[in-house]
Amino acid sequence: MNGNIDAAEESVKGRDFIRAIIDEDNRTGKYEKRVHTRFPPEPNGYLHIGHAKSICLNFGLAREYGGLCNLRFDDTNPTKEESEYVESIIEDVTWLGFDWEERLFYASDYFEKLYEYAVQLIKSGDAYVCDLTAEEIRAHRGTLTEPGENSPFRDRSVEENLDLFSRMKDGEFPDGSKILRAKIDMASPNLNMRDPAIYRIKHASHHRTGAKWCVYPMYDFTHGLSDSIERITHSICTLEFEDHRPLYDWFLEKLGVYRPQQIEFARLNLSYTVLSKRKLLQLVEEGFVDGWSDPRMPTLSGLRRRGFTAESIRRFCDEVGVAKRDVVIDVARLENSIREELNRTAPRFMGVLNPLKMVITNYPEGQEEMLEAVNNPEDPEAGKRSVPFSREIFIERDDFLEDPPRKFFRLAPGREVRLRYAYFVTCTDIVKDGDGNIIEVRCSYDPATRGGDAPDGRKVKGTIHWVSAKHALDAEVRLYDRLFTRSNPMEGKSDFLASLNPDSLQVLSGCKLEPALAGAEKGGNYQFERTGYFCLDSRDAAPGKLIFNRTVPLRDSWAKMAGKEPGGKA
RNA sequence: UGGGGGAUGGUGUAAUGGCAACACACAUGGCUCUGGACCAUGCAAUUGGGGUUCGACUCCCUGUCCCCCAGCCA
Repeated sequence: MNGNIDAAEESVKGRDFIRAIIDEDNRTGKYEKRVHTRFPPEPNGYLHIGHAKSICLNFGLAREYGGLCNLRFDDTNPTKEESEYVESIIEDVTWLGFDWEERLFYASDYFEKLYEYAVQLIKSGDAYVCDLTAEEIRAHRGTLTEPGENSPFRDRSVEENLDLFSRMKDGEFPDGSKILRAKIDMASPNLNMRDPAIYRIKHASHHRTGAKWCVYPMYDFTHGLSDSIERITHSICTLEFEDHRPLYDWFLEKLGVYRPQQIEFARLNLSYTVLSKRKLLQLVEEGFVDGWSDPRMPTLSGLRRRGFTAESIRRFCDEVGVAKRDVVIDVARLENSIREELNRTAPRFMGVLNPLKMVITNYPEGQEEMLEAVNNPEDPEAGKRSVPFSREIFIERDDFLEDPPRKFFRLAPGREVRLRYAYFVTCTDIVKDGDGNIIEVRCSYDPATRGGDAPDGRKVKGTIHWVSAKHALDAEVRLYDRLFTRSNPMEGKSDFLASLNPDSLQVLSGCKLEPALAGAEKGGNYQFERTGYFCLDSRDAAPGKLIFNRTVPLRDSWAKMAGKEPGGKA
């Protein structure tokens, strides 16, 4: 499903600095006019909207230039990686609509080759085995402003290094006792060049290679070589790797292998959420959310469950663009992207979230009729449906006010409004309980206004939605709001958890939906008129058990006018 | 006060020596059987200073501010 990417999406893009580089490379023939990218996640967590930007960039570039894009798992740290994550990543990239064809790779596929490259480095005198402890290495590294000192093991002979490295591989030494280092320059102003680690000892089981290895290559060594092996042309990564680029190039040059070029861009930040795997993991592990796929999470699986479509996310990524400066994108942009799509595509229904009973006193008892409603005013092809009407209906509590303020166009004592696709009704009476709460409104209707138009040309200011009480479907509806109350939860000294929004989830039960919604399907998106866009919860809904998630509310200019919260507490 | 990057309206993205444009947000008006959508209009920017040039967001010099780097993480 969702696999097709329509051509319309392609035209939106302008030129960004990466495309400019590729254009130039194609002009000069640097890579024989090939474009071959890769998306290289570490399988240590679920993919989020920030990864979507990288996925859309890498796969999008390949598609635009008639090139290829690989999916490669950067799985060089067995203690953090799990198969569960590789499965979820495969699912998410596929869902987003991209295809790596037969090019699904793992850095761990290259362990043997990488080991040989390390041996080659030792032989050429460019790597050595170091016995310093982690603390000692840190002490020898120097500081940002002071050069480091050479390791006392730096001048071991090639033979000794070869022997030691081989025994490291064979499991003779415990974790942390030895490490293989590149011999570069302890005085380099770039700390990454101060004899960085290439291989460390980890007696840990790897999710793919099991117990076969007890030495694992580091990212800096692995990444460029994996790119080289796959003959990647443009290795696109995020800004924090800028000063790893000299090292990336150093390994490839020393080894004399094919050289891709690394290009860095600014990662995506979204307001009112966090986008770091570590923080997301914490939210999951400490139970602040209900797993990686909680609809409030910025993960692709969370957004999917929330009701976001792959197309809306792709479009969002395209619109946000790619550049080198740190940015925070307003989450409103993401919401706009899904609204824009769903307005065009989502069939409309009536659903009452906070029901208030209405009795139409002059409507014959026991009578019921079917009224015609438009499925999607934006799409004539969507056709029409019938909605049952009867003497007792539910309306939204917010649509009635006993003492309405100015500019309130909805129902109030003595006032006439239109019931959408039905009749004009006038409020004649209110019924309250012992505590003074309104429990029922009583109205009279004008039979001449059937369908919603008055033959005498009279107008009403308000149109409200409704559901026939007798025919209503009961449902649970989950309303979501932003996970954090602060635009940037990471800002300032206080813990990001301190700005968790306590009202990010609101569960409504006893909601009343029009009967056609019984046919709602998982994966479908629906608009509840005047309320928002909703989808069936993919995990908890079941036949006969309607549970809807609100993807995003409709814009609500009344709420804005009335000074209520944006996001619409219903 | 080492090294590497970055700075264009409220938020993003363009313009690469030639009228600072587009989107989102916001505001106002119109239209409407969704206070939705749509239409129209408006608000609003080149980090400071200097230089080159007929002409600078763009090139040069200089200042300021922001981000990243001292994992045997990626």
